[in-house]
Amino acid sequence: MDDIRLAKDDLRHTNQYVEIITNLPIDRTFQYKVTGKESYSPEIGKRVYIPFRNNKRIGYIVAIETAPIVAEPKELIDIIDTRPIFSKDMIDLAQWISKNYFCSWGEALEAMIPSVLKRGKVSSTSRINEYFEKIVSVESHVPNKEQAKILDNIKKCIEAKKHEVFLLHGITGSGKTEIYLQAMEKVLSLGKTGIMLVPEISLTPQTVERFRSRFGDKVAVFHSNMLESARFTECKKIKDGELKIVVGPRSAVFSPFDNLGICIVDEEHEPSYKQEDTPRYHARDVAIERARQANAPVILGSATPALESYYKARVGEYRLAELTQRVKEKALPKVKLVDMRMEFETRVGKKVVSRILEEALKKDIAKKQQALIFLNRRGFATFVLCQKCGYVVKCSKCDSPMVFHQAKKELICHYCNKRSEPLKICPACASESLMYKGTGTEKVETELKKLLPTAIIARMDSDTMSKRGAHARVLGDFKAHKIDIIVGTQMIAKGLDFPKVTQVGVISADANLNLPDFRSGERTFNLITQVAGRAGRGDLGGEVIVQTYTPEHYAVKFAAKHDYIGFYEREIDARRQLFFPPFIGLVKITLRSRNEEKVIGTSERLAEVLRRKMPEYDMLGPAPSPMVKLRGYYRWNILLKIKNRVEAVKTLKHSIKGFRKGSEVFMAVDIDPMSL
DNA sequence: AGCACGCCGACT
DNA sequence: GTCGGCGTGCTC
Repeated sequence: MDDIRLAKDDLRHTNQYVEIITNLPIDRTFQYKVTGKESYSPEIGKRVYIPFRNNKRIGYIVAIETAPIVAEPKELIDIIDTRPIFSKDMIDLAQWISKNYFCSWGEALEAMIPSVLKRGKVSSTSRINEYFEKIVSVESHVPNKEQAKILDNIKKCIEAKKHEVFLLHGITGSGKTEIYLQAMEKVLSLGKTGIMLVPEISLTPQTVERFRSRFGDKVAVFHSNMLESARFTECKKIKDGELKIVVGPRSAVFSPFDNLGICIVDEEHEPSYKQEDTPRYHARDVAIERARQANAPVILGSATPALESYYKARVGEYRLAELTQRVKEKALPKVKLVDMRMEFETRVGKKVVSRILEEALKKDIAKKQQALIFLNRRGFATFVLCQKCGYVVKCSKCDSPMVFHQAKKELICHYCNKRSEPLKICPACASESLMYKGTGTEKVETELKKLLPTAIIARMDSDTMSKRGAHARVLGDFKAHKIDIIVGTQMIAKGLDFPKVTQVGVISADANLNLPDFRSGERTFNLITQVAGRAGRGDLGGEVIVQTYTPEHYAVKFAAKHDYIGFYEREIDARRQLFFPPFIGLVKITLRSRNEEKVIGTSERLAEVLRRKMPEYDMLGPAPSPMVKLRGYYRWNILLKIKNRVEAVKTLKHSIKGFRKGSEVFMAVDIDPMSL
């Protein structure tokens, strides 16, 4: 009996060993023995089932060996895939991510695939293209001189398989998309593939539409809310070579293309490229690394490049490509600043809309033209204040004021969505002196309807746009001029292109300016620039009125002059002086717990460990996070200033390994955080 | 991440 | 005397 067993074991002896990584937060591989009786042959990039501790779990083959490294490697349970689901390049890319961000190799690898594959689903053969209507390809435009020169350089890189990062800086309407399209055409003509990242599909419908009409069914468009199954099918088509181009949000950077010819990152400054949970990668930086591996060029496009990107272009790390002319030679809209401090001094009764903006809108409506009014806050009154004792009604779970929503007649927390009845009596001093203060889009809408009784006014914010199709319907009505004015938040700031919009108003330009964040100036500049870009897109010209309490702030002033370079020079000086990016790198460590003492204690213990183990790094904090309480969790931050990201991640992983946070405290480490 | 091992405090 | 807290180390 024993002899027969042995003989059988001998027969299936293969002398093959595989290195497996798992999604555990450990950066090392485990070796297993291949028995030969698995369903499929071992290959790098295939999934396997492994015995681990006393459990079965999924792992990924990253290397194959002919000799054991450990004394008695366990045997594989099975190999799941007929064909690898990861190429060697993708495995290397995952390793790059794990070395540059605070995550393990396996966590990075799993970020690249649909979640069904993480659960062991077996890939089936792909179905016929059923998601995309066939569209007639549209001829490309003849580029102007500026565009032609830039395109020529990009095409040379594509042909020569030369990796280079082009920072394409051009105002709205300067023809960035045409450059993307023609670079992509070049890639296709060489039989290669391309990835184009966009911040959010719904915010860039025009760009996406141009890709669809130019490339028809060769292009797949990924949505962030796309069904998992659809995304899964698209990934198969990419692997089968049916699809050559993917347009999508940050996760599209992991499209499993071989033979990658280009990566394009549109609106490269957008913070949505940063993933806000593990692995906290920046899709722009991953795109650059991916292209570097593939010897392909990258185009980073923006009207307001991230300061970090423009700096890299200035010092020669990237190649600067400036588009200075608007294709249809339209002048940029004139921007008028309204000092709201003066407005209040010279006007009886506080109004949200200044007299200048009011007059401008009246004229606009009289001329049968359209307007967009922007305010980055939802609701009616943004806080409830007791005039007697100064109490502000706050969310019980968050460190944020409750916002009064008139349509729903509720107080709502904008951070955790907690709702409560509007109050009449102050919870602190029991007086009836509660005042509903501050301005949201609802209040602007109400006031405008009073000021302009004949105008048809719609509001676009996440409160009115929650129903499916609401977005498209309002924009459709606006296009058909069934609506005169749209009041809205962020969602009207980007991408909209309506030729009859001649007036744009910004209710409060400085909402973000006082945030305790070194990027608040940059964000304000970007926002004003973007919103201003919605005006004067047709032949009727355009004007922008920006209401502000700080007209002297350089972010506001340079935005009003459409002067990116001026803003850049000023801002980069400040960053240099304060030692902030791009002059150093940042790491943000956030600890959170339902127990306030425990977070503080743990933060201090961690800070102590880090000071001891990483004495060469500058540390800020531990300090309470700007939003010290969120969804019932107390949050404290430690900020590290670093010089070399890879080195810092390495020492940080090492230093934190021995640190126990304690049961009720959670920790998140964010490399290059987008906000503090 | 989980899970086991191990070493000191307050309890039937 | 034991039950159980969480510090430490390991997983092929």
